[in-house]
Amino acid sequence: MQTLSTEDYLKAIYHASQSASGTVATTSIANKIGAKSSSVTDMFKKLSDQKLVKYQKYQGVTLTSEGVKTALRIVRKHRLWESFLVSHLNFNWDEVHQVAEQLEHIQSEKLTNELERFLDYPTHDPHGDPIPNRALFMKSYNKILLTELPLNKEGICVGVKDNSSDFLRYLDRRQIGIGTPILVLHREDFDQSLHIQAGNSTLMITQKTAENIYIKP
Amino acid sequence: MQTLSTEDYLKAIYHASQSASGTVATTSIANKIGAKSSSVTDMFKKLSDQKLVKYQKYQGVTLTSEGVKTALRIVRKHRLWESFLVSHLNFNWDEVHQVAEQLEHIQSEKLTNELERFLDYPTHDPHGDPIPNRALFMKSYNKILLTELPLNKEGICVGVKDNSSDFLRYLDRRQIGIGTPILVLHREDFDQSLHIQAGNSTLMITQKTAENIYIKP
DNA sequence: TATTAAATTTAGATGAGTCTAAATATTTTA
DNA sequence: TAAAATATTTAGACTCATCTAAATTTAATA
Repeated sequence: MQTLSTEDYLKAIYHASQSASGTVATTSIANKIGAKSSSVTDMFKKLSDQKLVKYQKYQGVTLTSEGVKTALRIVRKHRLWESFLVSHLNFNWDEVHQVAEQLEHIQSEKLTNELERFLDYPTHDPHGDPIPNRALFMKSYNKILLTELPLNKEGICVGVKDNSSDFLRYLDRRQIGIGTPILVLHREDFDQSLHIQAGNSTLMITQKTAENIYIKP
Repeated sequence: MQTLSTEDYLKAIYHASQSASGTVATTSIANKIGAKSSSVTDMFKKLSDQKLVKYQKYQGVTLTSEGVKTALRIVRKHRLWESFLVSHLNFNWDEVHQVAEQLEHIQSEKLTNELERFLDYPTHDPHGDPIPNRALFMKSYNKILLTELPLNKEGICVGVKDNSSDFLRYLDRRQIGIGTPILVLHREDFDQSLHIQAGNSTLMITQKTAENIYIKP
């Protein structure tokens, strides 16, 4: 059985290895977890002993297939709980992360699977991230960043890259959410800001914002 | 903020002080928690420092009012989660305890209160135990043990004293559950066993069983 | 490529919660 | 009520996850 801490590390390694090149450096995990790199080194050794990561001194880690499975089981729980909080407990999408960080550690396969059934087998969480099914398989539609959406081609917002409360509330205020149809009306060459139509309203957003919105064309 | 461990101790002290005379001995907690009494002594000191219990060497502990509140907040969460597991996630009443032991430590007032609303403000958990409301108030109906129910006076099963899986499944097999109407047809003087009518069927139960069933007359 | 900078690891310490074994206090009982 | 039994506490040690500070390796750069 994993401790709470090893689970947090595995999840962090998993997420880091998604965005980067597979192998994950000590410092990057230290930053994510909020720990010193010496602590991370210790944990890398421990996870390596448990055959959850492949670790070579000074070379970072990669998850073993068992490590990936363990990480995905946590991701699955995290995203199911987030879905539950939003769909049944009146949480807003910017409020769920912290609570789901706790709930994801609850150990009960029955609980996870029944929660999934109760939610009617959701495929995506409130931020548009795919939820691994019981077999830990998830499919994500091919999505692009809003910065890449061609002019006057309608797309639908299907996710966000930045999950911070600040960003999510910013989107709320602009009435942009998962499922909102979006059209790029004009791209400003000067600063790459965009004039877009989001739902019924037109508005201007910065490049930084557009870089954090995923679109299904 | 409490650690997981202090919460477990507070809950154990709370339950022990319910059944007994208020002050709680080191050994009784050691047994409940599954720890050595030396560890319990250490924890008593810690809780005393935090003003959650009143502790005098060799004299056991009593909860302070702050300690009671903290314990009740945990009991509240525990029983709400148990209710949720049974009412929405297809758990049987004998399966919920272990999972609720984990869920009761999740820290989010909003979560607890929304869960309560979602369940429509239940007053009792699947074992018939009262659920503290938001103000930590709970009212339990005046109940007696089945051993005390007079002959031919109908009562309703409103709870169980023994929450063990074994006992609960035993009751399942005999189709006795919360809400089941019960009538004592005959009390055997020899061994205090009872012939009862439970719902539509008549059956025999031992004194030991009867001592673990709560009845509202 | 030699030197500097950055990343990583090692060594040793800390705090929380636990344990065992010994010491002390309380309770029971003869 | 004194001796024996039981309960409780103290002292010291262990594990886990963490830290700081120093040492080492790798990467960057002049």
